[in-house]
Amino acid sequence: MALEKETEEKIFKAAQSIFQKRGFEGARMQEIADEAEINKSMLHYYFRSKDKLFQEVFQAGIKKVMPQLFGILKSEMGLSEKVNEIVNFYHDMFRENQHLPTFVVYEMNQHPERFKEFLGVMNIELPDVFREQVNTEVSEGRMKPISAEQFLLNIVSMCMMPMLAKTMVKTIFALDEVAYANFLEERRALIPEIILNGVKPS
Amino acid sequence: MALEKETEEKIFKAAQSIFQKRGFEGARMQEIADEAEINKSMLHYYFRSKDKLFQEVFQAGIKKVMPQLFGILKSEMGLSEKVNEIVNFYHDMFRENQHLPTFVVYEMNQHPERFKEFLGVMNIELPDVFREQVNTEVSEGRMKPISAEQFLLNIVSMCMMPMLAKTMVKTIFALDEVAYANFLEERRALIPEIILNGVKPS
DNA sequence: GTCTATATAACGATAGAC
DNA sequence: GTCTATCGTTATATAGAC
Repeated sequence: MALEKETEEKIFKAAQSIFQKRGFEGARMQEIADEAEINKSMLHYYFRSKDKLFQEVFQAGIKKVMPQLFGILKSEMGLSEKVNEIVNFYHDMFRENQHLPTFVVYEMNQHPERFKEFLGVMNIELPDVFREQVNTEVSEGRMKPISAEQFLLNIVSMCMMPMLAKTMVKTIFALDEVAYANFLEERRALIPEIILNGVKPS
Repeated sequence: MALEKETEEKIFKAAQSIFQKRGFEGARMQEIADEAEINKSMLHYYFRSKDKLFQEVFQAGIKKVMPQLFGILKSEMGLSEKVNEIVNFYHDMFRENQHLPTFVVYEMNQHPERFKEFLGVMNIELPDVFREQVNTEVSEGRMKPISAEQFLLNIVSMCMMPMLAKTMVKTIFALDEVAYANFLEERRALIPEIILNGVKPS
């Protein structure tokens, strides 16, 4: 029946919202049920347990980020173009899903095993194309010596940190919601410039 | 009595360990008591409630970071020296207290009000000295146009992100505990170079 | 499939003896 | 101050009627 899938999906969407906002420990099955406008026992009918429901939300969260990121890294683009794409990807993703980055990063630390075994299923490892791209730039003297790992981490750090530390940024810099959004938008152009200029040989 | 203070301190240290590792929602009063090797009811005797105990741990966490960071920003050093000091500060702090960055950043998002009112008590706002320092460098053409806020956030992002996303970094880059520690150490020199080179006029 | 009612366990917190 | 025992509540989860 169509209604079954609809119900299951309503629950899942609600679970995403609550888990991402409150974390596994902070989330309440009742709150998920309320959000889905559905009876609490339905959660168990469709997903058996809080743990299983969380697992699916967690994995969906990773699937929403990693494949796209690694898609860019594996692509045929030039290095500076990739930097731009990654920065735009993170900022677009965050606009639609404010709590996703915090959720994924935090819950990974809380349940490293879950993440590790899931990464085996997908095949997530630093693409050779990207690694060679960085190495070539370095060996041909167009970039200062840096590993592909450090280079990628720099980009990701500059993008994600202000999202993870939203409250901190807003509070210390005295930004309201709009000013914060503008502040982030400013970084779409700023980050690639710093990242690329930062490794330029002097 | 000396024993009172000792007991209170044992509880507090245990609470720091557990809260920082598990978060407020994930922490259990029983686990704190076990860690302190003390009876559970003692927690309430000394700190009344889980909430009050958490509050103190949370505020102590902020006090451990912010004053030192803002101390550097307010100091007489030159800008590039400040960058170095900040980077070293974060890396030293993390060596001693692995879970502190995650804890502070995450719980800030979960309880923005608590943080906001506490920041009023301390006076945490971006020091004028630092702001003018950045503005001067920019207006005199030694740095590309950038606000003091974005400049500072770049440094903090590069330092904290790999600490917050420890599991993610370790897993995707296939690093064991030692390799991860070395990877972080590498960044002590790397980050200031990127940050400063990144804003150098071309 | 969906509801109500309830089982079962865990948690924070307190009372009261010592 | 420190302990044992227990209260009151809330959480996940299930049983059973419809």
